[in-house]
Amino acid sequence: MAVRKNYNLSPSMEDYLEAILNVADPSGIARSRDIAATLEVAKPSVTGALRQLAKKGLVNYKPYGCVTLTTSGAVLAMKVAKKHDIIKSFLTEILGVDGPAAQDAACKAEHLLDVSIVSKMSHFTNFAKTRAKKGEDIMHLLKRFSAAGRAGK
Amino acid sequence: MAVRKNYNLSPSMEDYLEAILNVADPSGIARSRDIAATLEVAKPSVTGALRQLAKKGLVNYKPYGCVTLTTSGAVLAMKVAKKHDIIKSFLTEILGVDGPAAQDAACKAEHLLDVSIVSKMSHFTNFAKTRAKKGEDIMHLLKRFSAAGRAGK
DNA sequence: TAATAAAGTTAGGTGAACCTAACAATGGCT
DNA sequence: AGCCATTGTTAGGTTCACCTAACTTTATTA
Repeated sequence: MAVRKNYNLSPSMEDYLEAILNVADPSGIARSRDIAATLEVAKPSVTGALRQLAKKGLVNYKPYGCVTLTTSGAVLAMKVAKKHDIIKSFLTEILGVDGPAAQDAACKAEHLLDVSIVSKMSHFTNFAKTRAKKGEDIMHLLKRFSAAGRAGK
Repeated sequence: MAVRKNYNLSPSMEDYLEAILNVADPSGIARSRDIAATLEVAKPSVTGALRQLAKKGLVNYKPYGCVTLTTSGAVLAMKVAKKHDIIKSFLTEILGVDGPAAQDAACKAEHLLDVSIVSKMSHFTNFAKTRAKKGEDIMHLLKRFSAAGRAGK
């Protein structure tokens, strides 16, 4: 059985991991300035975050060297990214939230919704889409809901 | 038209407002120690929060006096509480999340989901329940979803 | 009414996550 | 090789939301 380690990452540190994953070039190398740009923080904040993450064994980091995720770091980063995608899809496809708003909400919610809830969202989205393909009416109803929801009130 | 004021409340301050609403006695008076107990913080943290909220005109506060919400404070507190309820209902009734987990998630999400999304959740929940009453099958499908979701994976 | 328990405050301190200003290293270009 | 812009780091500071320890006020009650 795999070793389970509790890294106790703050939302902020999860954001850094996710950003590294997103800005890394094909060989997995991330630039500090790109991380800073993505997260809209100043450069010294990135340096500080990288040192914390390195201490936890989640990134390979040496001052002025190139930054990569360790295996554990990549696993965690991908978990966060996956949560993000699931939440965003759920919000757009089920609740009818528009793209930017869903993106925004997903960025925040990914850090606080635990796996069991996100997993349910994933199932819900997949379930609804599958039923729709089989000609069942759930998506039709959902669409009518969305239209009404968008209208306001 | 009503005056719109941006109080720029942190999640933490919203928690204090909500706690005051929840622990207030029938005459609206809240005790500092009950607020501390509800939020699981030390007493001096409550004093500090009350002074901040008083400065913003959201609570009536004098050292050693009794604490009540102002009208604006009550409005905001009720908004937060309402968000909380909507999110919790959505999670339990639509996604099939169990009570304690839903409660927990709602406590965190209430501070970061904006009104438009929470409003969609509310509509969704009401819509599903209404359809169910009219004998339409959405709830049946949702229940089957929930059962599958609860089973795991 | 005086002692005492409970409730609330002040003082001072911590850690997280930021910031700016100034300095150091790196890499490309002539 | 040497210059210089870019990138990254240090140093030092701010704000927020907490904390503990010690003190004050209020309420109880003997």
